Amino acid sequence: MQMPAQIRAPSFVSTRRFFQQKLADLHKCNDLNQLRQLHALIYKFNLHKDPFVAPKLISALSLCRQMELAVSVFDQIPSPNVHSFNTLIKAYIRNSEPDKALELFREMRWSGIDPDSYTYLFFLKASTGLNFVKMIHAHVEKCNLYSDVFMPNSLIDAYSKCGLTGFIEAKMLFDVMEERDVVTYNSMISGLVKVGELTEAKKMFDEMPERDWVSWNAILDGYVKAGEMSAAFAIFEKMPSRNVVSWSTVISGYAKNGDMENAKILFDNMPVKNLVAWTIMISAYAEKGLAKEAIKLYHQMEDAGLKLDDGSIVSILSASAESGLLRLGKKVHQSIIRSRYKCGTLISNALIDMYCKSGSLNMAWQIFNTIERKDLVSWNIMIHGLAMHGHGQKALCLFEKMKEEGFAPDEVTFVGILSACSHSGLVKEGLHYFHTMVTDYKTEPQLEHYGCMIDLLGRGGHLNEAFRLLDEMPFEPNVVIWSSLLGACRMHNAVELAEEVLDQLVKLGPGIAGNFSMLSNIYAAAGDWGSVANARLQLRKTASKRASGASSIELNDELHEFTVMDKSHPKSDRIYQTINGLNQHLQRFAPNVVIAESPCF
DNA sequence: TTAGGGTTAG
Repeated sequence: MQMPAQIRAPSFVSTRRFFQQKLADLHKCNDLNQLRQLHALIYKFNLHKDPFVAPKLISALSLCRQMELAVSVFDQIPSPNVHSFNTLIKAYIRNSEPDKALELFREMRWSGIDPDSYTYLFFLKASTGLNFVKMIHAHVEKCNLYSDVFMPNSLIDAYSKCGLTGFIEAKMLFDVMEERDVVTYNSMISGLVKVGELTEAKKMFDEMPERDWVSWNAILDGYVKAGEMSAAFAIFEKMPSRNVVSWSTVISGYAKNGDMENAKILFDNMPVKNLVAWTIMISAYAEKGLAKEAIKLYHQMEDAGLKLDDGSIVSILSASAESGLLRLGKKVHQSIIRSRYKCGTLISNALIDMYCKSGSLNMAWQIFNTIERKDLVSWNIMIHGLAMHGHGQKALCLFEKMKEEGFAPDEVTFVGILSACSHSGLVKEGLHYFHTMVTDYKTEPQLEHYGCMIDLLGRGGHLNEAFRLLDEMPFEPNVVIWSSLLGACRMHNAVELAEEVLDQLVKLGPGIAGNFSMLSNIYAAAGDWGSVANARLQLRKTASKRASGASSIELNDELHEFTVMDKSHPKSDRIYQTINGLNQHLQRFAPNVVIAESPCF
C-alpha cells in the first residue's frame, strides 16, 4: 500500500536529519551494530571518500576494534592528507599496535607529507621509553610545533612516565613554560607521585590556581600509592565532589593494603560502577587467591552488561596467573571467544602467561602458535613456561627458533633460558648460555642471572663452583640465592655448608620457616638428631611469628592452599604419604631430586 | 559553515 505524500515527506526529512546528526557524532560511535548500519549508509551515498567523513569513520571503526575495515576505508581515500594519516595512526595506537602506527608514519613521510603537532601528540601517548620521547621532543623543537599548551603538556606527561631522569626533563619544561593551565599542573602532580615525591606533589597541589576532579584524584592516588590510607581517606572525604575515579582509587588502595572488607563496602556503596571499578575488585580478589569471590563478582559484572576491554582482560588474567586461578582465567578466555573480541598480541601474551602459571601448558602452547604477530614478550613467556614445567630442552629449542625468526634475546629471555637449564639439570648448556649472553649479546648479567647459575651449579652438585660464583658476582646475594644454596646443600647432604648458609639467611631478616625445615632434614639425613630437635624448635618459633609463603592449586572449583608445617588440609595424611612415596621412588632413579620436604612433624 | 589533541583509577 502506498503512503500519502504528506506522511512520507517528513519521514524522509527526519531520516536525513537523523543521518546528518549521526555523521556529526560518528567518530564517537562505539556501538558496533549502529556503526554497521551507518557504514552501509555511508557507502551507499559514496561518502566514504569525503575528507570529513572518512577520518570519522576510521575513528569509529577503531573504537569498535574493526581495524581491518578502518584500514580499507583509509586505502580508499584518493589522496590522504595529514589529518587522514593522523586518524589511522591514532587508531593503531588505540588498538595497541604502535608498530603499525610507526610503519604508517614512514609511509606518510615517503608520500611527502610532513607530520604536524597532532601526529606527535598521538605518538607521545603511546611512548614508553625516554629515548623515544627525547627524539619526538627534538622534532618538535626543530619544527617549532609549540602552537599552544597541548604540546608541552603532552611532553611533560610523556617524560614524567620515564622515571626520575624523565621527570627532570619534565620539570625543566614546566619551569620555562610561559602559559600553564590546570592540565600542566595535573601532569606535574601525577609525575611527582610516580617518582615518589609526595611532599612536592602536595605542595604543587596546594599552590595551583584552580583544581578540578583530576587534580584531587591525582593527589588522592599519591596518598594511596604511599600506603597512607587514613590520609587518603581524609582527602576523599574532603573533596568537593567525587567521581568514579575517586571511588576506584580509594577502593584499590584498601584492596592493595589487604583490607578487602573496606574495599567491598566502598565498592557496594559507590554510585556508579564502571569497567575499571569492577576490574579493580575482581583482580584484587583474584590476587589474594579468593577464587569464589572473584568469580561471583565476575558473573555480576557480566550480568550488569559490561564488556571487557584490553585493560580489564590483562588485569584479571594477570591476577589469575599470580594465584593460579585457572577457572577465572578460563572464564575470561571463554568470554573473549564468545564475544569474538579481536585478540591482539597483548591479550594473547596474558593468556599464555595465565595458562603457563596455572599448569595448562598445552593450552598455552596452542595460543602461542596462533599469535599473528609474536613479539619478544610472547617468546619470553613461552620459554619461561616451558622452563617452569621442567621442559628444559624444549625451552632451548624454542630459543633457537626465536633467534631464527629474527628476535634478539634480552635479559628476560636469558633468565628463562638459565632457569630452563637449572630446572632440567643442563649444567653444560647453562654455562654455555651464561657465557654467550655476555660475548654474543652484550647483555650484562644481573642478580637474577647469577641466581640461576648458582642454583644450576648447586643442584648439579658443583657446590664449590656455586660458592665461587657467589663470591665473584658484583651483587650482594639475596634471600632467594641463599635459599637455593640451602636447597643444594640439602640435596647433597653438605651439613657444614648448610649451617653457614642458614647463618647468612638469618642475618638477612626474620627467619623463613621453610629454611629451618630444610635444615632439620639435612641433620636428619646425617643422623644428627640433637640438631634436628634444635632446628625444629627454631622452626616452631619462626612459623608462629610470621606467615610463610603458600602454594595453592585450584581443583574442582575449590582452592587448596599449603604452607610449611601445614596439616590443616582434610587429606593431609594422604598428601604427605604420596610425597614420601614419590621421593622414595625418585631416590632410586634420580638421587639429586627432591619433590618436597617430607613432613617431620 | 562542517576534522584530529593534553591530565586522574584497572
